[in-house]
Amino acid sequence: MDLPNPQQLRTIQETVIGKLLKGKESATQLVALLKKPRSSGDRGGSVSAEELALQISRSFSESISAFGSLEGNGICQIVAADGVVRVSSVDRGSSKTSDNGRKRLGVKDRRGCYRRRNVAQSSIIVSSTVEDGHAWRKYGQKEILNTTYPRCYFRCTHKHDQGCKATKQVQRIKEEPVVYQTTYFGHHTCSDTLMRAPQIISDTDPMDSCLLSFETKAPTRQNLLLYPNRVMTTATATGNQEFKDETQSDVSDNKSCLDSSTMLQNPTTNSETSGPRSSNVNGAYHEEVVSGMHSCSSTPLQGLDMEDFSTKFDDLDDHLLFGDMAGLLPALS
DNA sequence: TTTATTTGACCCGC
DNA sequence: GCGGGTCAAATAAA
Repeated sequence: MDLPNPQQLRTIQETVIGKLLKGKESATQLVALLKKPRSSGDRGGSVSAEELALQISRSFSESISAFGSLEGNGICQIVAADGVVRVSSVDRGSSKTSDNGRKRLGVKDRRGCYRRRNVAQSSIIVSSTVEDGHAWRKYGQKEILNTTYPRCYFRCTHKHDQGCKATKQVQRIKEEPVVYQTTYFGHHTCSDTLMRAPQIISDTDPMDSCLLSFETKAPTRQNLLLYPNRVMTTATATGNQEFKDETQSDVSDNKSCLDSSTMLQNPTTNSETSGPRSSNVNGAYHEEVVSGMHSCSSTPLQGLDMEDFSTKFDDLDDHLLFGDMAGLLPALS
């Protein structure tokens, strides 16, 4: 497999960053545009919303195309599914089978029974928040060797009622600024509709087809906090299945166990109860909007059939929100 | 009363 | 044997 040389990687990186920044800028303009009251009669200014949305879409397309060159070199795989763009590095490690023939113990005696996860099937997100819009239940916390903070273990709230096998581990890795590393395992198989992103789409706006999603979660006691920008995303890959039976995953989050004071730095409002979100603190709103752009996976992009990606790599569980991409790039090179 | 979190115990993989 | 992931009883919160 031919790998790009450092210079090529750097070129790709610069290209993607440029595209993403352009897209982000367009998104910011679009947000400002959409905030203007319709009655003002001037929602467009010098640039129309449609044009801005097309620019954003184009940025996505070109960025993904650039990533696609990495994919072609086996460095990563790109998936757009469920409204989320996922970038996965490819696990080049060898797969191995595991012993499944262990005796089944009684429920009472099965505590601690597990098969060690293959990190290569996880999705790691380093973020200033642990929120992701899904409902999680904490089931454990443990001090980990050579780490300052304990690792918290979460499973999907719907594990029992819907058999959802998504889990995640959250570990605080940095004091100031507070940074959490969230590792996701398995896909959400639950119909967690309340957690899904309500999409704020104008019923008359011609950009409906672009599916711009400005909110990524519904209100729950645990999900009243905003996604701040995720500072970096790395992702690992697929290939060998070594879980008990988890095969799918989704990006999600939960705030419990971790520093609640940190979480409260990013209060949010609920779009379902308060309508379109007003400008948020620290520009986080813009970041979220950019992240929310993931829904354009439903829009045919230039040279890329996102549905094909989704189908082809449906077992991948590595997610990358748009806002994370710039942070990811240095890690790729 | 119900639901979520905490925490020690348990067991497996390395 | 150690470290890490999960279970489940106890406890807290809603």
